[in-house]
Amino acid sequence: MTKKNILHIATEEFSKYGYDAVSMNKLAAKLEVNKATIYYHFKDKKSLYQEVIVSLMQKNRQKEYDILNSNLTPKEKFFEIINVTISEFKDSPEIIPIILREMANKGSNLENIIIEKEIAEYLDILSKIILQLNLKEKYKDADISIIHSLILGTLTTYFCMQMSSIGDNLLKDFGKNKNNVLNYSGDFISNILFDALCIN
Amino acid sequence: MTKKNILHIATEEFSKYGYDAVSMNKLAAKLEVNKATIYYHFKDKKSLYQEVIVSLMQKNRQKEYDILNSNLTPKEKFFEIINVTISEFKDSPEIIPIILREMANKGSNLENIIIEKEIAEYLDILSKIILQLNLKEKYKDADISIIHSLILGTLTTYFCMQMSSIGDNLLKDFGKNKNNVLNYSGDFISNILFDALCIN
DNA sequence: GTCTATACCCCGATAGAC
DNA sequence: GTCTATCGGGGTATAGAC
Repeated sequence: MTKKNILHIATEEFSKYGYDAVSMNKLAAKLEVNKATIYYHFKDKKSLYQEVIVSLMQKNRQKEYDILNSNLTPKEKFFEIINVTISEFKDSPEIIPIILREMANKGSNLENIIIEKEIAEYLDILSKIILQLNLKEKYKDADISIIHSLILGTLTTYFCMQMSSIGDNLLKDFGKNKNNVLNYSGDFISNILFDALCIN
Repeated sequence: MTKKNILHIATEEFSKYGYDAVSMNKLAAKLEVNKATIYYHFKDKKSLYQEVIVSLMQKNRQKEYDILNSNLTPKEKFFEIINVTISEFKDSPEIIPIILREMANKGSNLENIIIEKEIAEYLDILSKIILQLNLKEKYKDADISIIHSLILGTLTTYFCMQMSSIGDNLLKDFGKNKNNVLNYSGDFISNILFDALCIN
């Protein structure tokens, strides 16, 4: 019970402030438990962070395989696969700042194996779906990972810009509604990518 | 002389490890000066960080206005404006991880005024150039800031993925050459955006 | 302008009572 | 399983000699 609770609050704190800015003292204070209690449930700060990451990455990979192997048209598959990412972000938006920081840190806080496998599987599915599209000649050899970067980078960047107070007067107004921001940006990149890559 | 040197090393360290993971002790050790010497030149850690950011953001805004007001075709202007960002990243790639972390932190370490003005000016130029393009009807009302997010997000994300050891076997191989990575990704997004947005 | 020395605080982590 | 108490270390920052 407590362990779940610790993980929950730790997720919020790590997402908001980043690994180094979160202290076990403040975490304990926020949880209204003693610091030693956290150490009873988690070996140390690093492994608590690891568990946060892993719990956020519990992805429904099956969904993506189902889309790949479905009877949908290639275009529909492409839009659906992006929708999976959008859904995951809606379920756990806390992962977004964490992804950005880990990107900046070049994954030094992460166990590479987890990430390698995760990215490898996703890139594999994504490339299979994209290759079913009616691609323009110039994009047939495009690096699949730059398409992945485009999807991930645009979604995370736009999300954070929208959620920050910076540019409240500059950006389209979603009233800081996370789901609306994600819907709009997911829609936008799906369309941009499809329109650019494919002969229509 | 020393101040410049401090700023230079601090830039590298903040870029590599982030604000909280850089300590004045380690910084002094790396600089081979006493910690108190840093405090002679900079009021405190926060303002040192601020100066790092500001020095990295010394952008050649004039270049962008020149492009906007040049005799280039709209398409050429669009490609050139993205090239300006690429050039800035080539000159100071240290800013890339810093951008990502500040994004994740929703700019809480930054003086909003600097950023607001910076983003506002850039978005203004970008939107003027994009409006000169022969846009498809469906993109005429697109939020300019999501196009900005697409450019910035894709470049930073792809750059960091390429520079990390994660997925060395998964990604297109640029041998960690920063300029090649930036050239490729700049090229890619210019083409993708142009092909998607415009009637050709 | 750079140093030594130090104040003071909070950090992660643990021992041991209950 | 949760607590109090505490350790050792490293953090930011400054006072004052040179």
